[in-house]
Amino acid sequence: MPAAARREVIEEAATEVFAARGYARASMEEIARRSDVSAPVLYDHFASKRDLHGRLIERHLAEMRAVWGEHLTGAEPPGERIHRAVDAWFAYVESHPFAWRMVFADTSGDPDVRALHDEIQGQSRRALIPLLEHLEGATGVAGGQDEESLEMAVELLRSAIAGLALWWHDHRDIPRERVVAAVMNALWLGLERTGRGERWRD
Amino acid sequence: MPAAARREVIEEAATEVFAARGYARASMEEIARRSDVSAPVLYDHFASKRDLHGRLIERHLAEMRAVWGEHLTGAEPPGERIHRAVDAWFAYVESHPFAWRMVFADTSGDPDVRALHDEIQGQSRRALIPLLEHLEGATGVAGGQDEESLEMAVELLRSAIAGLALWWHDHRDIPRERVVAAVMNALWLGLERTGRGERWRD
DNA sequence: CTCCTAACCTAGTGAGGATTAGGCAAGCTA
DNA sequence: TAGCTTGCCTAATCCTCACTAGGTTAGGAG
Repeated sequence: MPAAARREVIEEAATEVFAARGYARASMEEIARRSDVSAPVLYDHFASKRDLHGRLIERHLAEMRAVWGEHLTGAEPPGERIHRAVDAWFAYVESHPFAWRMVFADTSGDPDVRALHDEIQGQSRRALIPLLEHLEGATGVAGGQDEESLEMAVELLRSAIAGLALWWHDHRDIPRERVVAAVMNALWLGLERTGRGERWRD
Repeated sequence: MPAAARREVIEEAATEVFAARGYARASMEEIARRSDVSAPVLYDHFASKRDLHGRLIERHLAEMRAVWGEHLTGAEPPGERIHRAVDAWFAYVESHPFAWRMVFADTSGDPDVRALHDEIQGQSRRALIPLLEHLEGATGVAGGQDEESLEMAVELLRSAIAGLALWWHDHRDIPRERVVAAVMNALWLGLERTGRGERWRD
């Protein structure tokens, strides 16, 4: 098999193994086995385990950024914009289950990987800010009038979505629009109104 | 030092190390060093690393359950009840930073620990259900009329709170009531009303 | 036919870290 | 004072990987 093709096979196998086991427990031997080669071959294509992992993260993150980039801005009313972005995100999760898990749900304990994830979470938060900060002009920022409250609202949104995506991973039978509706009901309308029977576009 | 005291020292040190490094990266040698003994002494008190970890989880989880148990039920209106429970939770996080991190934020990649965490998350979700299911009688369950929508609402609440607690860990200067207010604003009132300037008890 | 290179392989090496073997010293107890 | 128990230690052992050394084979170029 030519090098480029083999490399592609390895990247796919590695993404699945990293997603399933996390960085620390992912073994080069398993990645090799799933790529139908022996472990040393991996080192013909990547300098080290960390190099392989790093390149994959970079690649998947670039794809994700492209998806988000299309949906974070726009002239529609905020509710519509948020709905569109959330829907796009869950669509990505649906179609790239391994890439998503590898980037956002790898919980390896390795300090470098942990630092990488902190960095990615920070990027996610910063990326989400424009989605919320213009909810009501300069003053009525979501959750409060200051920077910190905005950050907390963003982190709530981010972690709620990340958590629900993980939950969805174990409940694949539920259609995406219901998951997205759950986010909109709870976070956009709020539990109080949802409890009264109001629904997002019901 | 008598055995009981030594054991207590070890449990405290181990909680901190597990919280800081996660199960997989926590080394028995570091736990021993922080307990002012050599590693073999740990085996006079605990059968193995996993045994030590398991007993600590059990102990901390029991404490947490006691805290939650007091706040999940009650006759107040749902908004008040949720506020009280959320506040109690963040108060626990504030006063037991290591125990909390060890139980909820250890991301070690070890399969047994992962299974344990899945189990704990499931317990958390089930514990939260009574908080939301009576929002509006039998029909107007938060997020939808069926079981699944309730579960999604619960998971959103759970993961949002867990995520914000982690964020708070890096922003200790923010007083607890502001964090709790952020949860109530975003999840109870909803981002739309919050964006309009409404505030939880503002 | 000979040489070269690409793509692989088998068989180590070495480090990190849990766990165990076996012993030593200080204080009781008789 | 002899003997036992408690609390602790040093020095292995052993296992799991990431990574490396050093070949082997197939097929194309000259």
